[in-house]
Amino acid sequence: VTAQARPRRAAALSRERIVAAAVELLDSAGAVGLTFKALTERLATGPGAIYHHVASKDELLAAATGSVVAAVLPTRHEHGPADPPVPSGTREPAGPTEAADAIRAAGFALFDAIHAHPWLAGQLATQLAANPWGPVTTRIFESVGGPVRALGTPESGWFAATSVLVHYILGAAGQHATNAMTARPGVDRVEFLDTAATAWAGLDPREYPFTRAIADQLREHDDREQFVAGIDLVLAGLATR
Amino acid sequence: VTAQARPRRAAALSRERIVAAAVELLDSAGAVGLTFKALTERLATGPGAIYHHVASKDELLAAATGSVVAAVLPTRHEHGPADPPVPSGTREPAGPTEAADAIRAAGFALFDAIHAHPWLAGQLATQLAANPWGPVTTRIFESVGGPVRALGTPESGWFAATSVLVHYILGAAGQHATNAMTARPGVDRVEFLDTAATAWAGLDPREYPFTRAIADQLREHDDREQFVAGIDLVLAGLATR
DNA sequence: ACCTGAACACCGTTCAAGT
DNA sequence: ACCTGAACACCGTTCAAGT
Repeated sequence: VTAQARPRRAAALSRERIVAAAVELLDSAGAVGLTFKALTERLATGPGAIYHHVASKDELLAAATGSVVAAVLPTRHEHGPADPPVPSGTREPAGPTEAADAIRAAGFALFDAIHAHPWLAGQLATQLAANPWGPVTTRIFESVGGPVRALGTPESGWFAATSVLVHYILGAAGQHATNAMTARPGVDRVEFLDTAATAWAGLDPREYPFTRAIADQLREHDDREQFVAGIDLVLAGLATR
Repeated sequence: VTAQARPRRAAALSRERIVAAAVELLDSAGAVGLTFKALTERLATGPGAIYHHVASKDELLAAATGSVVAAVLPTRHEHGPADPPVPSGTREPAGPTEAADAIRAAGFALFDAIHAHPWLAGQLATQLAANPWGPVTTRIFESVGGPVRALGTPESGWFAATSVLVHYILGAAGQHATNAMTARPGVDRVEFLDTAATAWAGLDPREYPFTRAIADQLREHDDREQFVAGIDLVLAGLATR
């Protein structure tokens, strides 16, 4: 066996390479697919080497979440690997219209990221519950809150408005991503939503009158359209302040 | 050793007793405290017996979550163990003012439940991401959506409005509960928020201008007041529709 | 400093055997 | 039908030993 034929690591182990491998594993197999066994095989190393760069699996999950969020919501003075145009959500919005657009842009950036990486939904929710003031949460908060301020909202309402928007964006994006994901095996998205809608239509009319009434809307709804309708509802509330 | 001295189970094993024990374990030790070892010790039985009543740990977690939510958000025709007064969130609201109150009541019912059972926050988030149209989600959806309809909102806006409110209520309640919980060891809640606020105030002013600007609000804020401010913002938006 | 990999403690789940 | 508990496969983490 020559030196060339022997499997050899592409580069020295580093925290970035470990996090990148974790993201690939999460993308291909979900949260249950991220194990130290799979990680050591992919990186051609042992568990001890990974622990030399990362403190625990929880820290690794947080780092993987942070790296994906940072890629879609760069701060003003970062630049991506290919010098991409800065998304409008990170520019200083000039007026109310631009501010509203910036909020929608930040929402869709997270919406699309969660669609591309479905494990993000659960992971962001976990982070938000376990470490509400950590770096990942703060970055999201800033990208939505900046435009909220530019909207002309009085200062006393900044926190509540940003909270409503952030929790809605993350929660609703996760829900829509699940619609799109559960489809995979054989059922398509329409059929999946149809099944849910039929289940809703069959609920006890005395216990669940509202849910029954809305079952048809669930069947017909367009994901992105419904998603932005929620953001626009909050913007309408802000316009009254 | 007499028959009386021998430890004997209080009652036959049942799904309800297992779920109740799971909730007690979750309350006292959090999500990591719920193991089959702890469960079998508390119920004086073996793992096989538990699997005879429950399909998996995931199902048990879902059942524990459902039982707590059902206790605080009963449907119209259920009654609790002590025949409690039906919360206003489950009555048919008579007009816009009553409907708004019913939404706030449902919000505070979940807010208080999450404070009493901090593990609920992560668990509800997980359920919402994994099984968005399941029974727990549907119950919460109904308790908020019913009043939304009674508010006089046009039908096309029901889904978006209810989504915004539900995601905000669950997300914000979880965040506030973490504030209250991380306090436990030695730090109190004020000190914990103070630490977060100081960290925010120390962020790079070019990257995080908004987050820095609201750091002081974080220090002074009243949890329940901030929480209801978010609900009222959405209600203001609905009033324009 | 960085990495190896066997070993450890613990976990959810199964299943042949009992009553 | 309901329960027992040993056994299994797998997990995150540690650590003495190497380079």
